[in-house]
Amino acid sequence: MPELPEVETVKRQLDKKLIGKTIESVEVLSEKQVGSDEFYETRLIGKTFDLIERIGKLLIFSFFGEADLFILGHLKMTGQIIYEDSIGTTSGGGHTLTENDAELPNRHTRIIFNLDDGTTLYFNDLRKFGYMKLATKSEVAKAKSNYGPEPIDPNFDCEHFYQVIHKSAMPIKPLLLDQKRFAGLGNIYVDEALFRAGVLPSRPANKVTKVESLKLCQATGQVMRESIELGGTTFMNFTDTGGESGNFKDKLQVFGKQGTPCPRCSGEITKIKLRGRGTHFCPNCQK
DNA sequence: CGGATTGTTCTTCC
DNA sequence: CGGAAGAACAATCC
Repeated sequence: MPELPEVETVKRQLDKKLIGKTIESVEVLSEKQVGSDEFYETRLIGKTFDLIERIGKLLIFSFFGEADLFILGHLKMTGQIIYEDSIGTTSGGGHTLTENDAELPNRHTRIIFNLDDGTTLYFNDLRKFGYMKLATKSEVAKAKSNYGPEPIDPNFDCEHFYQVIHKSAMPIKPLLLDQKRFAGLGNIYVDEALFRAGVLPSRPANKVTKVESLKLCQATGQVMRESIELGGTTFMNFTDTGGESGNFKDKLQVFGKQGTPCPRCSGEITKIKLRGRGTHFCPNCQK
């Protein structure tokens, strides 16, 4: 379940590997997720990767000298972007690679980019929820407009944060998951941030006090920045065969910890369903 | 085998 | 019309 920190981790790895490489050929294995093979080939062969941007959980690839050609990538639940160098070492990541799937390509591979230096970029997605789609400049702009400011931004404004949450009677958790308001938080980090701030996920957002709001605002940025530093995490066995595995899962305090003692008060971590989402919290120290 | 899983988008409703 | 709630959706695992 990649959220902002995992996508940022992938972006940073690709920054080092992909920029300046030229696409020699493309193999589309799931047209539904990426578009038609023919379309991909006619547009992409011979193009050289330029910038890789991330906004929220969305990746945006651009190409040298191409002002109207982009790839929009979203990993959703189970997507992976894996870079394989010419001797077969991989890096990148996302969802679990089981032993049977360690060979690339495998049954979950949806598109393959063969690059001019003999290296390969794979997009794998077990459940086919994600995508890697060609997009025009205006489509990219439209996609970007769906994302609010990011809590990991050093200039993220906690006063603005308070003003936004203050306006809504929604439970605070689903509000924080709304990418249009704040970009990047997903189910894991939102539960962790609420725990750190001592606020119940079900609390009406407009009942969060100014003091709590500041705590929560800082917690959202902190929890994601800490995770980025540790190479991200995924709840299941995140493995990155390049060796940079995500270690933040060891730092999780409530997510997936239902039935275990709260690390702060030794009460029992509880799991409920809130707006259809699994939600973890300590009923004792979150108010 | 039904329920759980998720981020996003579509539909419905007030 | 806008915001919010819920359903739908993608596919697979247990």
